[in-house]
Amino acid sequence: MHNLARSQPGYRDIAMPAGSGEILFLEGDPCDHVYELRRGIARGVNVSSEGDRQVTAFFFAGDQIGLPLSECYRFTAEAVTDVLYVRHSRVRWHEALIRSCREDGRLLPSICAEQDPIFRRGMIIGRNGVVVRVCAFLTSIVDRLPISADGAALLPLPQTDIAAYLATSPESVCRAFRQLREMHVIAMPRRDQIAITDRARLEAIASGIVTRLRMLHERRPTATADTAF
Amino acid sequence: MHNLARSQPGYRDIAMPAGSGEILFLEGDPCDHVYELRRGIARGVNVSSEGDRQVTAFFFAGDQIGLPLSECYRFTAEAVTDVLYVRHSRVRWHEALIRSCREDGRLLPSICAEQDPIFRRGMIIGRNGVVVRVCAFLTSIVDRLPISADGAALLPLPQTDIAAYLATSPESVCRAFRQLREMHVIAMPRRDQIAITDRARLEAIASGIVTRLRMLHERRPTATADTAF
DNA sequence: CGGCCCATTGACAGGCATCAAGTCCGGTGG
DNA sequence: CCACCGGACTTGATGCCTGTCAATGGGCCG
Repeated sequence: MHNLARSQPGYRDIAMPAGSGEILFLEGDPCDHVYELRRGIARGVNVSSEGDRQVTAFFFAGDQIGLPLSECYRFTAEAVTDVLYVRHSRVRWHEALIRSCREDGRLLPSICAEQDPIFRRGMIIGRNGVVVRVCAFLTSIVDRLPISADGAALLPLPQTDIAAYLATSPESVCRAFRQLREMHVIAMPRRDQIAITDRARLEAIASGIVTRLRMLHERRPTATADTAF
Repeated sequence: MHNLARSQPGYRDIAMPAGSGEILFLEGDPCDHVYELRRGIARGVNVSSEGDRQVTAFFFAGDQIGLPLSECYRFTAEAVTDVLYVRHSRVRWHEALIRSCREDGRLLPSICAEQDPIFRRGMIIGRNGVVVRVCAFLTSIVDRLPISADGAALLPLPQTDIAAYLATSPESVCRAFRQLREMHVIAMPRRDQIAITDRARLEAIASGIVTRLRMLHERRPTATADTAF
């Protein structure tokens, strides 16, 4: 639609809005456009042949998704929060890629940027233990989350999506959150907001330093014991 | 590819050998070369910070691995079987990419080819049930396996690697194989060889058509019931 | 022939998926 | 402004799956 406008150099991009749950593009559709996320969070969704849904990646402001690595999109892109995005014509994006390729001597980092989340998900769900997976997930995206007024990172993702991303059930995600809440690793001021309060512990659990999950339950509220490790 | 070989006298079509277990390149090393697998099977390996090993992808003859999508290799590449490979200089591979990009109007399919296995692994291990995962895994690679004399596909992969790929334990893989063996879906003439004997059933289980794993045990050897779907 | 590594099998317990019910919250309409 | 409603989250109970440990077997190589 506004591709013509975009072809004029120097023209200021007009970001299009999409409401929560809205579909940006569908898995299997031809890769005619590259979507650049300007604001909000989107998810990549794959539906198995008999209906079970997997969230294969979360995307944030600045990410480019729907790259024409193959003929068709490999996942469906949906808005998680309300988003703003810009659609780039495939051929134009391609020209920019080649130009950047020749100048920098390497591939456009955006290719890496779309593949990295997918790769990271494989690393995360390849580990066993829901709590570990949740912590690894939070660690992997904490840097890209918006910051609340009190300085804590906010996670406006529904738990159903997190469960579909972590290959587990919403109930298990909820229970994992409760454990982390009781450990004061995270706080949940509101239903749809999660604030990371103790990032060091979070990363410790994510990296598997806590060998036995049992230790999580044997939490000692004693201040000295807590700060010991 | 052929262009590369031509422009490098002396290295033309001379494939280098690597024995089973040998390392082609290490995770974190700078992407100086692209490795083209000519023969055999290789694996992509990632080791977590505290030591647990994950096989993130299997690669087969014809695949190009170690693509310079970022500055460093994202995984370690090791030979599973004995392999033959060709090493392409990064800059030369890059030139060929740009050329192919301009001519075909699309990215080199090899980029997709390296990312696809990683993506597929996420899909596979995102499902629950070891038997389902094993069947999905076999389905995803059955087309690329060598064929034995009697026409059955052969899978020369150690079960430890399959377990590390499927994010499960070697014991569970072994038990899943035993179930499939008893169902006459696969056969294992030798320790390191797996022949797919009933591909339709394999794909049925992989796609989740069998809703309850329980049904697998209640196998009906009746011919009519078997061929029903 | 002996040693080593991998595959196999059994026993066991713990984690987690599942089902079910209850609670909270935002949005809608009166 | 308030009541209602629907969806998401929460929590509990239960059984299965599977990870873990341990021991055995089997094949390959030195």
